Amino acid sequence: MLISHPDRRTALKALHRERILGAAQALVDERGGPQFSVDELAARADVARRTVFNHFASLDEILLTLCDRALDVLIEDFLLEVRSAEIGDGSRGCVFDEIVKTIQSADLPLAITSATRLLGGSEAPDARRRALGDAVFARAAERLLLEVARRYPEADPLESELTVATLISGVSVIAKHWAALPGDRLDAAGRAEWQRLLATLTDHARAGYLPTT
Amino acid sequence: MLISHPDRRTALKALHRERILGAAQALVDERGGPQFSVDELAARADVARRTVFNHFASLDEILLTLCDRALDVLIEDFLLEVRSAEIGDGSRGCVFDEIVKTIQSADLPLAITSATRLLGGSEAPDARRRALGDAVFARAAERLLLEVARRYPEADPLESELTVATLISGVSVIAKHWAALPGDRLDAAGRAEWQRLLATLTDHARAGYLPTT
DNA sequence: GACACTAGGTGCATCGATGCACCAAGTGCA
DNA sequence: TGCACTTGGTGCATCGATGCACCTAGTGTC
Repeated sequence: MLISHPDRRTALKALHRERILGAAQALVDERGGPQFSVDELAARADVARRTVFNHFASLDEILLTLCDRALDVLIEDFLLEVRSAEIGDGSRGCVFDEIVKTIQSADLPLAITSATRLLGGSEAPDARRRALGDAVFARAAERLLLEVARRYPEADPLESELTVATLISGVSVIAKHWAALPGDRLDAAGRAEWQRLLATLTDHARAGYLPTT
Repeated sequence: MLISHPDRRTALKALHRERILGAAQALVDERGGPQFSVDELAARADVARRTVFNHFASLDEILLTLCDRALDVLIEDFLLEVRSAEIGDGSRGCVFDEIVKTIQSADLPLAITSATRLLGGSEAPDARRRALGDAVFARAAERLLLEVARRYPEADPLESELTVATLISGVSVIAKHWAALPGDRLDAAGRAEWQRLLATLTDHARAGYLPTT
């Protein structure tokens, strides 16, 4: 039935939006990627074609919303991890270590696999996929940054932002490499490779923080 | 899904109407009569209260529509019976006999029981129930008259109408008596009583057609 | 290159559902 | 009796879905 809303209009509007998103997710799941037309989506969602564009500016926006959805669960877990950690002294190294620890504990392989499929895997145009993928990571970075700022109000905002951006963009890079591995990357071997790539990233970034001796 | 219609708007409108009718029927079935409010009906149909009145002028109209529904199947069987009979000579007596035969073959006890429940049985105000019940019979008469006119184009329209009206109003009268019988009238005894009342009606009416000797 | 077709997307008018306020009638209670 | 409340119903404005026409870009074919 209808979600709790002040009135039926609002509820129906939300329901229609939800149906569009649900239909898109179902079609992606069935086809292994965004291989469907607006007409198919509208029919599956049981709305008029024009209605799809009443809710979303483009098909890409729908896919991005779905990526956000997939990411939401992960980021919530992520932030729970961050929030349950002891608050450090807010130094640059401490913030760095904290973010690294939570990145390591997050099931990023699963999230990347899911997002890759949503965005078309190896079948979509590279430029489009890259742009969408970048948007996904940008959103993750924003959220993480908000949390860091909340936890370390005395930390230099610019330094925090640079730290977060460095790590998230690094994650974006290794995600691309990891996603290019052949076969089922969600098995033990694939996950081990992910950890190896992640260690490379963190070592590389951490080396940038150590005082030169 | 949606019924076949020229466009979604038309289809959605029809769907909403159907949902209202379906909800009303369900509520009548659950409560043994029309004991429900507009608010309950709208909620059950998952439409706004105002929408109920966009489709129907009143609650009575909804109930009448449902009676029509119940009657439709019966009347279709009825008319099939009429249509499969040999066409007579169109004389007054022949038309009369034909209508009587089809009335006898129709499962009117079941239809009357169903309509009685829809209209509230012994619980609704008598005036209201009577008016609605009369409307039901009026509609049945109209339809039967159209069929008679089709089969006997040379028959006097006024005579046909009088014959049909006489019989249908007679059915209305005996239905009232039959419905007032205590207990389960759909058993063998109840149906036998119906046939007895029907015989009384037809004998009575037929006596009016025989030449005086 | 020209043309036809397809698909994503846009503008705008129309429609039916909805929200809201109100009315009249009926009911129950002090 | 008077008042408050409930219920069926009505008028009217608003909203979001829909229909339709159109645009642009891309693709395929001759």
